[in-house]
Amino acid sequence: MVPLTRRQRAIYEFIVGQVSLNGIPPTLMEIAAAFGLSSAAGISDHLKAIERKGFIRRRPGASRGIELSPIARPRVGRRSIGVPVVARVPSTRGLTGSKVGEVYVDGRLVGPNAIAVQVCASSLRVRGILEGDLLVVDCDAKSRSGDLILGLQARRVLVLEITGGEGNAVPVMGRFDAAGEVKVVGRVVSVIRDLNEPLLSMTIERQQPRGWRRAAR
Amino acid sequence: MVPLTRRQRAIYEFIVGQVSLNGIPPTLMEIAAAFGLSSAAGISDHLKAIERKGFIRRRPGASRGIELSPIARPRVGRRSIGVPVVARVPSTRGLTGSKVGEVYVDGRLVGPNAIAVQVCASSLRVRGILEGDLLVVDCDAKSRSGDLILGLQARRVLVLEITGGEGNAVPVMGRFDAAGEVKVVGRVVSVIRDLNEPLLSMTIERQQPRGWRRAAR
DNA sequence: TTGTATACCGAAAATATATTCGGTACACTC
DNA sequence: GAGTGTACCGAATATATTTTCGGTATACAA
Repeated sequence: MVPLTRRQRAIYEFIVGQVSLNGIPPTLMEIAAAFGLSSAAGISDHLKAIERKGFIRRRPGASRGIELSPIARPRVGRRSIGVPVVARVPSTRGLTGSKVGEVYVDGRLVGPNAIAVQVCASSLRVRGILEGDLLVVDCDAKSRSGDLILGLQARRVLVLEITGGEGNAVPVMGRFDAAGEVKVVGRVVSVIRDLNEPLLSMTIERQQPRGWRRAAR
Repeated sequence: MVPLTRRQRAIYEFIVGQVSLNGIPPTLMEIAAAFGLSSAAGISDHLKAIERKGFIRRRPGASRGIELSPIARPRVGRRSIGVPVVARVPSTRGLTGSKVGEVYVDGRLVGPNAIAVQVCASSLRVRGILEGDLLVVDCDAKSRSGDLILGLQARRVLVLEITGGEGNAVPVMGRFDAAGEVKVVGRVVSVIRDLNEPLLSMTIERQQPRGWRRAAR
């Protein structure tokens, strides 16, 4: 299989993204605009190349007539993922305890293996994390310097920040025992805040949607 | 939720089928042909009704501009809702501009008629809202004292806080004209932060320099 | 009875979109 | 140096597609 050039791949991925986002392929001019070009003609060239290499199929003459090869076509329904809320932090009860709740998170924010914890302290206020916020933790994500991670020491749940040093971390929430070992649960990849009054009383099933229209005006 | 008529449901299901089959929505005439009609005008009527009832969203003027509503899609659970990201704030471009992206939000956090905007300023830092955060705005939610609301003044998008006084609000983000009138878009009901590096991958690669690297073939 | 919603037709108008054509420029290979 | 592929521009052209504007007809509710 002939590989795409860097530019072609960028364009191809833009198309895939648009389709998975909106369910409708972009026009040539929309692609051009997204890449800062002023003419659709160049995009036409690219699409010809991408089609020749087998990544898309085109309907000649049709608007938005770009069909992705079936492998690339996004599966319907994996746009969001249910993440169990397993603890509060700081806490001394560990993570194995009963599930507190479940929150649905945009699938692009998090991998398949994730948990969430609810913040019960204010020590992360400087980082824009308030009491009641949910920290979504990806258990498979690699962490680099500056990232927040969720750690487990004995049965204490705490949050640490990765520092420049190799594998070093400083505690930013929860009581920390410098001597003990910290088990890394995962990296904090998202923060979700509910500004409605009930913070985690997520028991009530919401009514059937009434419809949604564009809210711009 | 207003139900679809038999005919509307048939048309809606045809569209869903076409999208999942081809990955690209049908044109009005394609729909008409599938139902044995000879004019696109009747289909236009139907689509207006289906949109009004919230099952699809249309891009006015765009060919094949039919987007299926994630929440109305029968297969997908209604536990999460796709919310369009329609602007950045502060901004002077209003909300009518092109959709920047879409984010999936827990259905319990927000009603069916919601939008999201991305924060581009730091003036809400004290409230734990950082640059890059997404503000999820429920356009149907009532607001009480202390709530944050999204407002629109001319084409300026701004955030205000409801104060104790009757219907009074003070601006907390964006340039505010004390003389002008502010249109309330809705109440900020949730904040979502992405701690991964690309902000929900909603930023498309911007233009590259004119010089090009090696070409593959 | 009047009004409103559904369900269509046909034609014209408006506009969105793809395609084609002749250019420029660069990088690489033979 | 000639040839080829990539990466664009701008304008002209062709066509695909939506939208609008009357129409007709039926059903249902106040």
